[in-house]
Amino acid sequence: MQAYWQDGVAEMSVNAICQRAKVSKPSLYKEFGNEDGLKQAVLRDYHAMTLAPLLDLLEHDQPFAAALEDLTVYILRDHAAHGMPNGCLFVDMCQCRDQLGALAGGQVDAFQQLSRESYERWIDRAKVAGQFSSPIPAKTAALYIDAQIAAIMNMQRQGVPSSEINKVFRLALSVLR
Amino acid sequence: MQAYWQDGVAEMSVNAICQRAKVSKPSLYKEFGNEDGLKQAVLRDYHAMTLAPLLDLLEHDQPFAAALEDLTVYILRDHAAHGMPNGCLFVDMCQCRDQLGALAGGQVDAFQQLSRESYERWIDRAKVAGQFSSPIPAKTAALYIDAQIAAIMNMQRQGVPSSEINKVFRLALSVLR
DNA sequence: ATGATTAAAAACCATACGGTATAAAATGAG
DNA sequence: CTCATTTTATACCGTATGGTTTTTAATCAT
Repeated sequence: MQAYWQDGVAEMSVNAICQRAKVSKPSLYKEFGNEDGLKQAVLRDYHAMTLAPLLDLLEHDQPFAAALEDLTVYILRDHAAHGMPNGCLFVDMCQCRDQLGALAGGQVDAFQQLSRESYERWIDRAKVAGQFSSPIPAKTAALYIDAQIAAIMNMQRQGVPSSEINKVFRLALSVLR
Repeated sequence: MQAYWQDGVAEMSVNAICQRAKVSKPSLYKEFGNEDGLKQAVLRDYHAMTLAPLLDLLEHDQPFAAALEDLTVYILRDHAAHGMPNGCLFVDMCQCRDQLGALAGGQVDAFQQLSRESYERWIDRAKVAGQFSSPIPAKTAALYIDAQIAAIMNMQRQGVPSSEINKVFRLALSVLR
C-alpha cells in the first residue's frame, strides 16, 4: 500500500513490490493470487484506513456546517506529519482505472459509488433538517464534493503549496453554505 | 493524437499507434525520434487545437461575466458532436506525468504553467476593471479554475451524464461571481 | 535428531515493450 | 528503361513485465 501510494499504482511493478516488501514472489502470489488481487486487497485496506473514516464523519449526528468543517479538516490534514505520502491512492486508482484488472477495477467502482451515495444521503439529511438551504440537487452536490476532494488530492500530489490548497478547497466548499 | 486521446496515453503503445495510423515503425521513429518526442508533438498539436482557443477566449476585450460564460460553453460543449473523444488529453497527460519522458513531461509542465498564468492575468484584469469584486486572490482563483476544468474532464471521461456535469461546473464557477 | 512441511531464492517462461537493422518494394531523375 | 534514393515491411535485439517452476533453506512436531 505504501509503495503504490507513494510511487503511483502505474509505476509499481510486482517485482518492485516484492523487493521493497522483502517478500518472495511466490509468497506474494500465494497470498493474493495475482497482481489484480494484490491491488484489490491494497485498495480495501486503504479504504478502511483512510476513506471510511471520512464517510463516518458524515454519519455523526451534528449540524451540517460542523460536519462540513470536520470534512475540511480531515481532507486538508498534513499527510507528511502522519507519515503518509501525499495525494490519495484511491484517486490515483480512479484515474488509471483502465489499467486495472477486473477485481481492483470493480472495487474502485464500488467504493466510488459508495462515496457518492454517502455524500448524497448526507446532503439529503441536511436538507430535511433545514441546514442546507440552497436549491442545489443532492445528487449534484454529491458529485461536486467528490470532484473537489479529488481535485485537492491531485494538487497535493502535484506539489501545490498547502496554503494555496487550503484556500482553494475552502473556496470550493463555500458554495454549499 | 486521436489514439492517445481516445484510449489514454498510458494504454497506447508505439506498436499500437503505428498499426492504427497505418505507418511503419521506422517512419515514426524517423519523424519523432522516439516515443517521448511523439508524445510531445501530440501534446503540442492538442494544445494548439483545443487548449489555446480556450485561453484566447480570455484575451478578448469583454466583461468578466461574458468571458466566464464563453469559457463555460467551451468547456461544456459536446465533444461527440464534433467527432472528438470525451475527456481531455492534456488532463490525462498531467495525471500520468510521471510516466512521461523529459520532452513530453516538460511540455506538460510548460502548458500547465501557461494556463495558470493566463487565468491569473485574466482575473487580475477583471479585478482592476471592477468586475471581480470578491476578495479571492487571483492566484487562488486561477488554481481553482484549473482544478474545476480538470475535474469536469475527468467526469466526462468517466461517463457522468452531461446534464450533471453542466450543473456541477456552473455550481463551481458560481463562486467567482 | 529426524522427517515432514513450509517458505524462500533463484532461475525460468512467454509475452510485450521501445527501438534498430536489414531486405524488399516503391519512387524519382536522367 | 535504368539506376540511385527513399520508403516500407519484416525480422530482430535487449529489457522488463506478470506469473511458475525448481531447488534450497528454514521451521517444527515428534
